[in-house]
Amino acid sequence: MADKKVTIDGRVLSTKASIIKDIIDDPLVVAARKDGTLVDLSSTVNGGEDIETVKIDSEDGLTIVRHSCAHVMAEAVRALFPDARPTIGPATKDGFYYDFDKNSPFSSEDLALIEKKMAEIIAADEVFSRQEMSKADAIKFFKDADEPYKVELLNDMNETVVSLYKQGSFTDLCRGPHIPSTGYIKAFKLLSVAGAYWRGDEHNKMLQRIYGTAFNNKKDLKDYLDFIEESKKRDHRRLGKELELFMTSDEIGPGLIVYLPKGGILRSILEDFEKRLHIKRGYELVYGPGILRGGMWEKSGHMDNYRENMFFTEIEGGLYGIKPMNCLSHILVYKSKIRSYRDLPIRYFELGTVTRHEKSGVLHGLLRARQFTQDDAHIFCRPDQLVGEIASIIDLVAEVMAIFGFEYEMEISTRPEKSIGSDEDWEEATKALKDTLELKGLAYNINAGDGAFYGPKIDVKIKDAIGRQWQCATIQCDFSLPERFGLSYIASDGSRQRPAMLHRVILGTIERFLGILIEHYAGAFPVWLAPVQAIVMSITGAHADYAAQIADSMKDKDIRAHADIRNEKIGYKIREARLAKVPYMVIVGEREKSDNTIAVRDLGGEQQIMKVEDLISKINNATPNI
RNA sequence: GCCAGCGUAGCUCAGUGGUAGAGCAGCUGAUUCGUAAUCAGCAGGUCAAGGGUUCAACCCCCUUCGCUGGCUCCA
Repeated sequence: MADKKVTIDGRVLSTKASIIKDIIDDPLVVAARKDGTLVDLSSTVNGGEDIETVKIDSEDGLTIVRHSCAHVMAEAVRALFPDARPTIGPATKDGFYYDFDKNSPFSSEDLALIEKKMAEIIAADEVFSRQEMSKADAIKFFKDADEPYKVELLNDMNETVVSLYKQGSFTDLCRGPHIPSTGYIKAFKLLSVAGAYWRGDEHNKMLQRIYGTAFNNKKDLKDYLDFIEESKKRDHRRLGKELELFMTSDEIGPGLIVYLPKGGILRSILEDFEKRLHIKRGYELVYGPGILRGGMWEKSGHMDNYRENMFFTEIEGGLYGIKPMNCLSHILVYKSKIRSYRDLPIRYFELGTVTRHEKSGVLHGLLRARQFTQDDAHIFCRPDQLVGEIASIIDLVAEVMAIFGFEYEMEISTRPEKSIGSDEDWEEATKALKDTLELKGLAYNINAGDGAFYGPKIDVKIKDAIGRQWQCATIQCDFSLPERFGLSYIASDGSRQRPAMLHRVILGTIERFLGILIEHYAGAFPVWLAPVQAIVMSITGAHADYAAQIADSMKDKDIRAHADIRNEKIGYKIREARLAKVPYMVIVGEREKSDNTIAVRDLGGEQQIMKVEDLISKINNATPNI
């Protein structure tokens, strides 16, 4: 047989081999990219191909391992539970899952059994073999195997030829590629069982999903499991209780937040910060009522497009909607007098408390509540001002996120199915958002069909201290509501023109943002946000007066401080303050009293002797400049 | 809303059909102490709620409420 030339990772070599695996025999290589396409190592070479190896520690490599691990899990499940019908089982960002249609759900004991079986399959090092066949043959194959879900998938596919992968006793409809054999899986764990709708549609049957993850070594798996533990420690519901920030109550009802005193002061600090910020940036503070007549919601389109999220009440026979958004009052403020082109842009800001009917299953502490307060603003401007206004909102987002130490990404959401307004308006609004991001040189993704019902939006996804993403800020461009409510301004030529409207939030909601902050800082807030900034602790009763005097002088300078003059050991007081994550512990005893100084200990354990004035200015200077 | 699991003292959790337990927190007393827990005593519960089975239910069954993890949805 003649030698053929192939390029492997940029190096040309000649070979007699006809499959890739015979050229590269490296246990770290799990698949290959042949002329740009991911393929199995069993894929053939005819000469002239450009081949890149895909190693187990690359992103593609790990995804392939996880996907293969999903097949191994399916094989184990089929062996242990013959009544479980396989459906789909992809790799995800953190691992993989496989959905089964099974009469009785999996228990946690079942997971242990499945894991054991999977370990056997991996130990047996079963080979993944790929087979191509016509769609018709594949349909017959899965019909004979009594696998109706695979048949349904096949019927919806356009391809005439499909691929099947077999390892051990299990064959799956799959595009691939896969690892050469099950032994390539070095570390895996099954994590949880959950219900999931067939094809993600709530009208379909609910399947049983098993989540798992796999890594290329035991250490990475352990790091991941540790990360999950760390996330649990930071859980804002747990910290909110421990730090006495907020509570929920069965008696009050699900999804409703009660702020405890420490959470109350925290919220008020955030809200004061926002009011100052917005006033400085040319916003005006307004307030609208919590309920508005049904007619307003008819006119805005909420009745047709948002009704299932709203609560209603009745007053003397008239229907009122409890507001899920703040925009309608702001529209009326705009309409309260004739506006000139010279007045624009007009920016109204409100810490507006809204109420939405969130389904019971989605409620989640502060992150998903039924009543919450948005840092909401509506900007009314001329079309020629639109890009400039969007740009300055983006700048404001950048400024605020830097203060809290969040990085973020942006995405544009386009017209959803349920929506109001003309196609031209949607196109123009979407273009304004895109143009602004492009003008500012910012990268963004497109999230098709995920806009608000009245307009497209830019969503900001922030990344917290341990890398999780959250959606907070959003900027929505709206030509529809100004149209529906007949908004106008008098242009320079005396004609009446329609203003554009921007809906925007920066933190998003106080509740969600606070929840994210709690997890981001793991409860140890920066000193400007800390509910208690300093506790002054006396060593013995002889220093109680001095401690009280120090605390008073701090309180006098607007510092949230108090004295701990209980008859307890200093170690006990420090321990308590540390657990409460108080940024500064001020210890005073005989030495400090006679020198008129304080001993300051921070949460990092650093100690320093200073004058009380020094600590006062240190704390007061920690408030961000805006 | 759907699937599964769970609900015992303020908190964290033991308690598998036979009189409700621990630690921490709380209260009282003693201890006056130098950088993450001093000691002793006391008090604290319609075992989520309602119904059923049983001589007997925190425990078994049913219903409702709530919570947790997912799914769908979302700031």
